[in-house]
Amino acid sequence: MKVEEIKVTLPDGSVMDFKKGVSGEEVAKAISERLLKDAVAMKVDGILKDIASPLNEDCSIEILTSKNKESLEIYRHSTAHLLANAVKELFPETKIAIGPVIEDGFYYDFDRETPFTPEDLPAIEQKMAEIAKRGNPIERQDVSSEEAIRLFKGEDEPYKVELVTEKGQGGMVSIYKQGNFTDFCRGPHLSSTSKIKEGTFKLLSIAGAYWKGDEKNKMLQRIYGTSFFTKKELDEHLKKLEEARLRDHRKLGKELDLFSVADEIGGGLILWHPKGAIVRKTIEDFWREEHIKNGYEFVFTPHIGRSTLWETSGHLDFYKENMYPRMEMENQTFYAKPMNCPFHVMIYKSKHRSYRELPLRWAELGTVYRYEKSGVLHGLMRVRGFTQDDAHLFVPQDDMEKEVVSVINFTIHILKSFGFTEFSSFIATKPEKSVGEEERWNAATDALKRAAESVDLLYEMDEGGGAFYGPKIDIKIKDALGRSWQLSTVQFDFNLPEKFNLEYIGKDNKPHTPYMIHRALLGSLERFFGILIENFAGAFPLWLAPEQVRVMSIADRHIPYCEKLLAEFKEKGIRCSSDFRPEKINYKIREAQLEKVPYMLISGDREIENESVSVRTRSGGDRGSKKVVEFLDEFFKKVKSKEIKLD
RNA sequence: GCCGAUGUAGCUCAAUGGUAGAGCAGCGGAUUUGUAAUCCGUUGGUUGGAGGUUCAAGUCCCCUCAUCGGCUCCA
Repeated sequence: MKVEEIKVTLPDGSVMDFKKGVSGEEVAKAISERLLKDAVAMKVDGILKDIASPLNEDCSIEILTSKNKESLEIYRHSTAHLLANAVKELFPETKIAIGPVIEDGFYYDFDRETPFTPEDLPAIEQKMAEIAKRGNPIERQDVSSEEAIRLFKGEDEPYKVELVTEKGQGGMVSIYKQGNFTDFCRGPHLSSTSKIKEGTFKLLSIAGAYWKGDEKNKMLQRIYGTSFFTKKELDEHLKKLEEARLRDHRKLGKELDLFSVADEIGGGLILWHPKGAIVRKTIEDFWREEHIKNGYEFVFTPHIGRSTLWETSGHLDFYKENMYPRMEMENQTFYAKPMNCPFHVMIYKSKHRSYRELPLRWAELGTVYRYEKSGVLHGLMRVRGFTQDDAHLFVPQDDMEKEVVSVINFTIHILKSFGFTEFSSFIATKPEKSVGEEERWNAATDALKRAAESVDLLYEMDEGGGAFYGPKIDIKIKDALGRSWQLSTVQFDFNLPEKFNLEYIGKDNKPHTPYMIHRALLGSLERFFGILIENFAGAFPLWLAPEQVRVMSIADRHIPYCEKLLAEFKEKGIRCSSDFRPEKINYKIREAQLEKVPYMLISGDREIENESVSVRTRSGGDRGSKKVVEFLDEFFKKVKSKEIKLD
């Protein structure tokens, strides 16, 4: 009997002959023992497969090792299965739900009467290591949905039964077995549990999570973890998490005396302390100057408005669950504003408008209040009262795209000024609760896409994530730790102008309806401040630092000279303070350093003699003596250029 | 809102059901100092709040509030 042969093409173009049904492992082995050892999975004609899968026809294959970017996901996915395997061995009564790979690791959801505790994690990790060592092969089986359902019913795994029923749709599904643990999974997976090396995975936290992410469903227990091919990478990752923890704006906010929240006032309501407030003022001043340069005007509007306003705007229909409850007064009903737009619209409506005035660009640092569920509040990042750096642009319909482009450019210019250089974006489309016809939504969404493309801004689609009145483009930045934050939002609105019957008289002497753009560049000042704190780890760039310079005396006899400097600096608008206490200079330096003051100016006998200051920067240490005029020159240069680094 | 954890001095943390403590900060004093902590003394608490069990509660139970990790949601 003749053995059928197949031709296998490798990534370098070479072709090898194998018997039909050869496994990926055998192919890897034929190339090199080393490759077999390193093999994670393979791609057959571009499709990810287990390394043990048979090859039944001519194909091109690529053996994936830890160097390929898909491999880490496979490794983590197998680690997630290992986690579930360990949990089932330790706590057999547990029902397993779902365990996907996420950005920095994986999780697995479990249903168990007794919740897991943090103390359980080391025990589970240990069990995982034990199972890994057993080296059970991880085997894929393709079975019918019915068979899989029968199997999981037999194992009393209702969540798996539900998943197979949904995803299998009666066809074939794949299951993976390792030892006596079976999971429903698309794969691919590592070939053996022994491929997961001890010390390369870590369980991180426990949390509640709704089954299928729906708050109507039962809450399950989620265990988060992560894994890497090497212990070194895992350690680096854990170090990064630790670094993020150290930069936590809530911790730094307290340490640097920037802001606080008080029980007596309520969660999510921020108190800006003087040091935080001066940073905010600096941001606001810059923001205002740039807006003037870019053709904006400023408006101010109240914090509350009558219910009729919110009825017309649609907020009471579409946004009520986020609004603070009504206030009754003299038979009138008021609401605290969750958005500024209706107020700006009313300014527009205060008189007749001509096409000659358009586009009108009105900006306001408008403080809004939104009800947020207590569980979501988070430092400055998620609050109940916040100030948006808001603006509304009233634009002739034909000019919308052009205006959106210029808003996006403006946004990027502003964000760059704060040291952010990496951007990406989401274009969010029509949500379920929304107003306006499908066609206009689509046209507006397309306009946003074209605008993003014209400024080379990468975007992903966020289906159903738009505001109720129109689609939007949200711009995200990457911070110093590589984390993404959403800041800016540019929203297309063809609905509010209609609801409020906005119009302008065109060239043709006829009324036309303008469109609106809602936009916020920094998002909210609270969140932006939080992001800045974390990005700079509390060490604000010179132009933003609450205290830019601290003048320190060596001994009491130097105080008069220091006071003269202080007065001169203050006069020149430098945010500066003094430390004239009879303490050792080391003590004063340590304190200023911990407070992250950019410049420490030390003066003693030597400095008095030649009209100089000894300059120390928080990042560069002792910079030696400089003439006062030289220092001032350097100082103002750095402030003006908004330099991030001091030396 | 939901699941879990936590809540002790301004901050960071101790205290088998048996008299609430330390370091730092603060305050008082001494020290006059050259690039990340000088020394001595000292104030400070309805243990988040309200109830209960007990001879006795920071500790055990119930309720409540806040915070933290997530889920859902979001600037």
